[in-house]
Amino acid sequence: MWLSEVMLQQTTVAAVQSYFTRFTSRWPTVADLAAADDGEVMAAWAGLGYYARARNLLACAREVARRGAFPQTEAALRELPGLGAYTAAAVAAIAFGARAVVVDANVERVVARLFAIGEPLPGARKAIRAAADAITPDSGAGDFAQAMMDLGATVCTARQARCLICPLAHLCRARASGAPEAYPVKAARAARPERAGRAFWIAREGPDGGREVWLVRRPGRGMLGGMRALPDDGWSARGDGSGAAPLALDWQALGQVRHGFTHFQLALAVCGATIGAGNPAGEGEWWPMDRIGEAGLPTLFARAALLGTTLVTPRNEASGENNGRECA
DNA sequence: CATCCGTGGAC
DNA sequence: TGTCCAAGGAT
Repeated sequence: MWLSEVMLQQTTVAAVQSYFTRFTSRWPTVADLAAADDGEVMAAWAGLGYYARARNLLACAREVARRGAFPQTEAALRELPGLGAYTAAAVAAIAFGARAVVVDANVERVVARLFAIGEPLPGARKAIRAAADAITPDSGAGDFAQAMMDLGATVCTARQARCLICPLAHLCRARASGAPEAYPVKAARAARPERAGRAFWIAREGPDGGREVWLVRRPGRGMLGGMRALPDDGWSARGDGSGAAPLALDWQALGQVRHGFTHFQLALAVCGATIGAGNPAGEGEWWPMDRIGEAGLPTLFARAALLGTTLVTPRNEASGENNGRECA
């Protein structure tokens, strides 16, 4: 319940399913998860996004293991890492039968429509919560919450209100207004700025003769924090792609990956080179290319790695018109 | 309260 | 194709 709620934060059921199965079979209990290796958990989360959730999941599992059990009140749950207002209320109501006001994006939308709350988000949150509180029953709050979320997920969706099959249509003021999809009102969002950066595919022939690539681990906070990655020029902090390469090599342009994040669009140039002996500066590890899929790279770097595998020989034949330009 | 944090699917 | 969207949380 706790694991599924965390995975489902801002993430669709379809995206979560296989991850949920994998996590529960590999770490069946909270104690198993608490004892897990950080890197293995982060790798298992790779591709699901919002990686702070995985870091908080581990911290939460360890806190719960230390206590011996989950706390059972909403307020105490709220203190656990990764459990905010929504998740604490959902777990308290659904798992522990408490009366809690559960407000996720579905409930927010359904309530805004039921009461035709015209104030734009996020300012309307207070009024929406008050309205949700007013209609939450004293017993069965968990079932009520799930019913509201199901209604929002399957009937009263963002793009289509489907009032003809809605059991609450006769109560709904937004429907009475004739334009239910106009609710909730949202403030206009700013355009996503464009950022550029470079990532570096450093290859070598490993001790066993197989090809290997140099991978690093990103810092524990910030963009893709705690995840294994290709070395890069610091685009996540600088954003201008003008940072230096990790070392001087005969870099070749392998292509570009465009990737949309929540608040900016990234154009990542992928530069490749082979290294004869020694290691690049800094912390990292040589990873066998034929097992790159098991490295637990977040999607951005998994896509960059796809380009990296096109770097075949120490020096591609001269045809490459990009040689030595983008990646010099 | 605003900003930061991923990703893939729907339209 | 670009835009919007999803069972939010931390700072």
